[in-house]
Amino acid sequence: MAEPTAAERDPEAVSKFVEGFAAQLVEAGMQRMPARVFAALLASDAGAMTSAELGEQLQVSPAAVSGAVRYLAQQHMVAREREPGSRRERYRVHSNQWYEALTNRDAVLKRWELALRVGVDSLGSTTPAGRRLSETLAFFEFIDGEVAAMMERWRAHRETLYGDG
Amino acid sequence: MAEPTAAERDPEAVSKFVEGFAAQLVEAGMQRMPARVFAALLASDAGAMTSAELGEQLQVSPAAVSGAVRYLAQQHMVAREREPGSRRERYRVHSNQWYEALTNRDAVLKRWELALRVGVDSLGSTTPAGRRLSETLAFFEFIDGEVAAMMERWRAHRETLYGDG
DNA sequence: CGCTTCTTTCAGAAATTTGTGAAGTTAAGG
DNA sequence: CCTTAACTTCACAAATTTCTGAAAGAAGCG
Repeated sequence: MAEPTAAERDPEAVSKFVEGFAAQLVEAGMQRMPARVFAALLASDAGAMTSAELGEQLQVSPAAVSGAVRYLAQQHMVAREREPGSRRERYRVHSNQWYEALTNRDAVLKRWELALRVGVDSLGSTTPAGRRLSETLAFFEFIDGEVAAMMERWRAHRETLYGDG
Repeated sequence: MAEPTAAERDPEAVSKFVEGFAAQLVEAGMQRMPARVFAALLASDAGAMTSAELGEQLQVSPAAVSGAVRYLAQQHMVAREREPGSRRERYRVHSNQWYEALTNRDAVLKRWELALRVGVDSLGSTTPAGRRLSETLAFFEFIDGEVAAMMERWRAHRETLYGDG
C-alpha cells in the first residue's frame, strides 16, 4: 500500500490532503472556500468535479460551491465545462494552466504599480519618500518583465521532465 | 506645485497614498493593520517611524501598532531599531530589502511543496491525481530556483538605474 | 409550454477577525 | 532602587466575513 493505485483511492487520505493544502493556501491569503474547492479539484483523478461532488466531499451547501467557483473562475484558476445536453456543470483544473493563473498576479502587480505612481506624483519624485516609492515601482516593473520569461523557461523545463505530453 | 518638495509635504496626500496602497495590499491577502503600517513607513521621508508617530498618522492604538509591527518584523518587512539610550523604538523599511522580503514568499512556497509531497505520497505517484500534484510540485521547485536568479538580475538592473547608491 | 433538475442570488445567523482599553512587563534615568 | 516612559499582552466588544436555507432563475426534455 506504499504506492496506492486509483482503485484503492482512500477518501480519508484525499480529504487530509485537501484540507491540508487548502489551509496553506488560506494562510497565503486565499479565501477558505475557494481554497478548499481548488484543492479538491487538484486531488481529483479526473481533474474535474461537479457541484454536487464538491458539495459532498467538502460537506458544504451548493451555495457555498457556487460562490467559490465564481471566484476561482474569475481568477482563471478553474474552467467551467458544460456537458452538452445536461444542466450539470463541471469544474476543471487545467493541469498546464492553473499555476500560470496563480503566477498571473499580473493584475495585482499592475494595481500596485498604479498606486505607487500616484504616490510618486503626489509626494514628489525628488523627495526621499518619493524616491523610495519610485524605486519600488521600478522593481515591480522589472518583475513584470521577468515573469513572462520565467514562464517560458518553465515550459521548456517541463518538457525535459515530461516530454510533450 | 506639480512637484512637491519635502518642505510642503501634504498630510492629506500622504494619507491618501497610504490608505490606497494599503487597500491594494489587503486585497492581495495582507492583514489590514500591517498593510497600513507598512504603507505609512514606505511613504515616510525618513523611511522609519516611531510607534507614536504611526499611531497618530493611522489613528489607532499603541496595541494595534504593536501587533502590526510584530507581524511585519516576522515577515522581515520592517526592521526594529533601538535608538541607544531611549526606550523609543523605531521601525524601518530598508529600501533595498523590503521587496526582497515580499518576494521571499520562499517560506510559503516551501510549505506548499511539503503539502504537495504529502499528497503525492498518499494518493500514489502513478495515479492521475498524484501525477497532477507531482507536476505542480515540480513547478514550485522550478520557481524556487528561478527566484534567486531573478533577484540577482534585479540588483544588476537597479545599478543601471541608480548607480551604486 | 410546463416539468424537472441544476445553479445562482439573497437575507440573515454564526463564526471569525480586528482593534481597543487596561493591566502587565521591561528598561532607562535619576 | 524607585520612577517613569515605552512596548506588549489579554479579555472583550464591534465589525466583518462566511456559510446556510429558501426562493428565484435558467435550461434540458417530454
